[in-house]
Amino acid sequence: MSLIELSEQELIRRQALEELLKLGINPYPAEKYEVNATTSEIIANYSDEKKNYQNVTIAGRIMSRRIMGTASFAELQDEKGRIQLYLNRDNICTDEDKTLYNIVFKRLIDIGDIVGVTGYIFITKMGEISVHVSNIKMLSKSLRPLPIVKEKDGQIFDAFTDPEQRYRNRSLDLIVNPHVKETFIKRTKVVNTMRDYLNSKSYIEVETPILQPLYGGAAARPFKTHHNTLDQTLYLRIANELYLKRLIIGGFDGVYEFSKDFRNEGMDRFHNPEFTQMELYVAYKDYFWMLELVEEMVEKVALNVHGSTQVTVGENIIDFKRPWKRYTMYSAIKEFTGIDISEMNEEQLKETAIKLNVNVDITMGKGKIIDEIFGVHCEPKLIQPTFIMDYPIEMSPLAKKHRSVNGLVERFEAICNGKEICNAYSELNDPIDQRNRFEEQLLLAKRGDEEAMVLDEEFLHAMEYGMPPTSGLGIGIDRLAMIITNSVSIQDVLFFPQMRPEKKLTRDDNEKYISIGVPVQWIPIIQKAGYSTIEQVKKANPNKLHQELCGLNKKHKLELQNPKIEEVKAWVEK
RNA sequence: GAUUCAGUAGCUCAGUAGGUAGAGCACAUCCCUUUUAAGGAUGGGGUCCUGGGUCCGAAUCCCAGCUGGAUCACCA
Repeated sequence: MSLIELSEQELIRRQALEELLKLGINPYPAEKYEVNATTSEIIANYSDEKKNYQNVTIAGRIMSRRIMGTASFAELQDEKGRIQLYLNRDNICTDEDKTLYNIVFKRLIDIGDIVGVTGYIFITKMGEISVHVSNIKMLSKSLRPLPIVKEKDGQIFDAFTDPEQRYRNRSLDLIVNPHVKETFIKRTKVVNTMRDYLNSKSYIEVETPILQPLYGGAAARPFKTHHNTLDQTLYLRIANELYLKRLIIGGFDGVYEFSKDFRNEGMDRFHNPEFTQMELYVAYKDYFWMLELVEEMVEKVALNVHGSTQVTVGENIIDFKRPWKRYTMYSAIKEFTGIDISEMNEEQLKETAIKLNVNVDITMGKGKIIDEIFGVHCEPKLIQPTFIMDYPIEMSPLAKKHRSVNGLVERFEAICNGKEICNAYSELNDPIDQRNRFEEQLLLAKRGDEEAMVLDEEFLHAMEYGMPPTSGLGIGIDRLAMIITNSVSIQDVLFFPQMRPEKKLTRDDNEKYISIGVPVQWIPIIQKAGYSTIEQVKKANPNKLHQELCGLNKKHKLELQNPKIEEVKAWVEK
């Protein structure tokens, strides 16, 4: 990178780095720096009477500085929080040489630098617990200025809020926005709670392929890729259902996987192309049993993260306390639209959908129409956790036929805050029925349903050896994390949400500039002036370009010999 | 994909009947021994997203594009 491209503040920091080196201070030391406390534990446990924490060593990032002559205050932020530092010249520099304070601390250490300090804890006249620093050590020099976010009584000043910058530059977001870290810690707690719960039941955590020759287990469009050695098309998984069931067939009685799945579909505040699901399969169980497991597990998640079954989400308070409300799909539609669709055929359903302002098209089968009606008229109204049970058979090709009602399957979803958070079945284990259901999907695909499932011969082959009756569950971790952390967007619970690539300025190589006669040392200056390709140079007014170059030379004190106007003309005309 | 709003200093944001680009924080210099979003004073810093057009003159008006937000559609 050419120095001319840097902002003034970045240049000043690089100069500080040079000066540190000249003073024999390594701005990036290799050796470990042993801390013996964190900011939050000091603030929680320090007591003026006990006079504890009289020899602490902590490390972190300098977040603010207030220099008052020979005494200074700074704020140090570590993983757990912030604490004020008090630095006094003569405490840091016990002999005649005051360089460490006057030069190193006051001039060469910037906001954003990572330092280690040793000292004792005391309380200032203003009543703030602070570290009286006796030793300060540079651990890592920061070359870019941080956005300065200040806070007083919960009011935030100059918050760093631009979503694009926050998502693209998550490290910075985490540094200056402490609540962001909290969200991700909660997300991890959600996952850990579920994992502990499942492990306590002795289910086995497994891993299954992400690259799959056939994609299956859900209705969605996949990402497609290619394996060179095999010369074969592979898909990124849209679900892991079929592989997990093959493990059940193989004799594991309880398996689960936290899995990244990939769907090549729209992106918005509820959808990211890659997302996380937890899928669980347990042999010799049915969907009633699974429903109670979900209630218990999610209630535990809320309790572990919030210490309560109640979670504030937007304007609602959602209560995960068991038992949750239950509807069948038909009874839910009846409740919210007043229409009983349970006996209708496809024609009647279509008419009903149109009457209810639900979009239907030619590709939709009976199940899909019902799903649409439910999606429009019921789902958004279900704020408290609610189970919807017994789905039409057409939209559930992997679920077992209902034990008592024709045309339905044993399936439930849990809806919360107007969104699906999980999906579960009594799994279909009749290989002949399974083959028929796949064939019905093929017919849907022929009608134009892009999400219809593909027939998976290997899966059927495995099932033909005999699969125990099994209940299966998929639970959307991102969606659950959004609710638990009160986040409005999935991007707020993913560290690095998918973004469009930033458009890079196209810039010609040095060779091209040299080919029109530009001396190497002038190339970055021409680019700085805005001529990033020789195409642009050729279009330039040579007088203007000449003036701009001389101006930049002077302004940045580059001390280059200015080119003659004839030379600049020659570049432009070449 | 559609509609709509936005893009100005490192950060948060003002600004315009078209007429020399502003503030706070940050940064620099000087002063200052316990300050509390902010100690005092002075100062430097800009491709006003990009490219066209209108105009004597565009950050401002028009057109196109890029990026992002919001809403809607598909999907978990």
